[in-house]
Amino acid sequence: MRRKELGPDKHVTIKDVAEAAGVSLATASRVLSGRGYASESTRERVNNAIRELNFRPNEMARMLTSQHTDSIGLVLKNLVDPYYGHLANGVLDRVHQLGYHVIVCATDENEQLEREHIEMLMRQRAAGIIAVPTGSNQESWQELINMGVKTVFIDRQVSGLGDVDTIQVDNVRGAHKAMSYLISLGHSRIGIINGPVYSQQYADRLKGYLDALTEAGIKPDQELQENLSSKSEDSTQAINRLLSLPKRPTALFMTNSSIANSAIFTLREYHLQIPDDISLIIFDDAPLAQINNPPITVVAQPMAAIGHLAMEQLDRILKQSEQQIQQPVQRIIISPELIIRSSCSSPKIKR
Amino acid sequence: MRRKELGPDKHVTIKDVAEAAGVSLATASRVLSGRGYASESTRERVNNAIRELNFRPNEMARMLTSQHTDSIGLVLKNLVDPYYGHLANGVLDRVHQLGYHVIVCATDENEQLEREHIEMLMRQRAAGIIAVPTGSNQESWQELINMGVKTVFIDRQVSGLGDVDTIQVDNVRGAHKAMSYLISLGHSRIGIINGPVYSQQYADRLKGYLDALTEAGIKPDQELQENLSSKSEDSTQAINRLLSLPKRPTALFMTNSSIANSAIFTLREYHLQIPDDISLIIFDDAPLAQINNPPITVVAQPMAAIGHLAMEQLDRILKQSEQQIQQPVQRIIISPELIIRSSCSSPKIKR
DNA sequence: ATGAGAAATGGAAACGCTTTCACATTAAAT
DNA sequence: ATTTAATGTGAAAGCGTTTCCATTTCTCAT
Repeated sequence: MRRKELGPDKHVTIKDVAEAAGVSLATASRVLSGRGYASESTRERVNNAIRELNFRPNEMARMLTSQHTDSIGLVLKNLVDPYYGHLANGVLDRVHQLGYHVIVCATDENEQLEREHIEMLMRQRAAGIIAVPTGSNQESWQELINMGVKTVFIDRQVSGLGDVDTIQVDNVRGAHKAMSYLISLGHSRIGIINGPVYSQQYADRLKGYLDALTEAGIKPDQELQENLSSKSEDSTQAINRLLSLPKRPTALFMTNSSIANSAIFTLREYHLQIPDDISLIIFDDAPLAQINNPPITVVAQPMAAIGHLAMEQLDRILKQSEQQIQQPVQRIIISPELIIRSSCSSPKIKR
Repeated sequence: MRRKELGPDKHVTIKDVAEAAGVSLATASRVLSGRGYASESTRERVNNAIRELNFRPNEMARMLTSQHTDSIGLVLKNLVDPYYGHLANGVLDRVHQLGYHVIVCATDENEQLEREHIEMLMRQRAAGIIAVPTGSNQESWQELINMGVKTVFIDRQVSGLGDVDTIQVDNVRGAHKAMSYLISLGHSRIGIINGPVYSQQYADRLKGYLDALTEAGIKPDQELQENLSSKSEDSTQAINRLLSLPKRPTALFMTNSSIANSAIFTLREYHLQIPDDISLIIFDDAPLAQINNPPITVVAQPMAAIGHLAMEQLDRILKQSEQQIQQPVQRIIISPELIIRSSCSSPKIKR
């Protein structure tokens, strides 16, 4: 009387298969997994039974004995932002090819939420996790790692955590590429509207900006630099200041897409022609950049590729730990790519 | 000697907890789950043990006994398309609130892939699935449902499958809204560039177009209608035809965002002013529509809300089946919303 | 006191699978 | 023909929980 009366027929188990094939449980399991001896004839009988009974092994039971799952946790801010969309998609591609499956968690950059997700993934005994961490919850992450959950971070790190495999975009290099391009076009008064520099990311992009200028023998002008003071600050004001400068910059470097967004809208009010009156370049390939008229030159972070890399790396770690090999932690740094469109030209001769 | 030498210390089990607390396994389990008797003092001792040992129940083991998981499968095309991004995000919101977790699968509209994912979800014994099905794999879906996996489809159905709960957008109504708006502005020569009508979706949008016209006493003009013949067909040609008509339409209704995309680009070549020379309206709120200059009026499908609804519905079904209640299958139809921006105006007096 | 029912606890079976171990068979090698 | 090794098979012991059942210990009315 323990059988739930409701619902479709009780699931078919390997025991049913074994009975149907007239072999023992052990034998059925052997042909199912392909490991161990089994004569051709048995193999066939069992496989027939499997097919006829429509048997699907219960992964839960399987994991319980084998003590490892095929679950990968993917923790990121959300899925709406195409930045994360591409990342997630990249991960998904590989996940499937490599035989895992993903549990996706959106944190919305909320620490509490992130903690709950980490907790859940621990209970699910996820084999590994790929995350764009919020930066806090150091304790939870540490526990997770102690539990043996292999982890790969993307783009960000969690301080005080001991080394963790990480895949990062080279922000300095990316900003440098953008700037070199602008400089090669003849620009020297290049404005930058940057995110908050307390974030490593933006500090790096600023560094790239400064380095490129200096290397080209141009003295960076403090007047042309705007660093927002928080992630949520509206950049309109900053843009207005730059555009109202007596000697307006001939080019503008916007270090993220939300800045670019307000910039574009603000620019329209000034009725400036792009690229004739001002050249534009964005760090990050937002939809905006492709759609805008004219399309905007960007430094693109290859998010899908990063997703691929992350999953491949995770897989490697997982395989290794299975064989008791302990590889040193890696930090993979990949370089963003300059996509030249139509928003930059040589600066017009000063009137 | 069975203990894996590698890796972090073996997981702590409820048995360890019980020992530490000096109680039996059964008792520990009781306080863990909060079900059944347990004196205040034991409760406390066990909880202390749990905390000190950093115990996390193994959900796999738990599911094995309880015979049900908290896994929800989410099957959709990809995560890059913001349409699906919003949907997924909506689902994720509720999933977390309701205490489940999601396994996300991207099909890329590939039947083979879809089948593999369904297979995987069966083995994982997913409690339920939310899917935007490709439309094929009827057999796999049927099996899934037979296994007792509760399913909610979004936007599409799978033919020959017996009723399945579905959440749909009212495409007729949406198209009708767009058209009514245009008509109210005074348009009567309204062109439509539509997806392939073998897809119910587009058949419905066409119907909305036709209905609205007829109701307004305007005789639909075959000349103004373009229905692509496949999902991948480029719409540039269709647009060119419409724009080169001797009597050019005063407004254009584009029934999906990829059509809108090519349309916008093509339109630029004609140097037409929007909305002065031609009014534009799109079915679907693509990034393009918001960013374009001027921003484009659209009929928006509330994908996040749909995600919410889908998950709530699934939860309801799950809860019900737990209590042996069998509710009839529902088909929830929700109406898209007209978002008025700046791409439509009254038609200019004919010259 | 005493017996009845409630409260607290532990033993053990069950969930579906894998894997070790031992035994039986068969084939190969002397 | 006999030893040796390679094959094929089944019994049984887990894996970490929950839950049923039985037992013991309290609480109170009587």
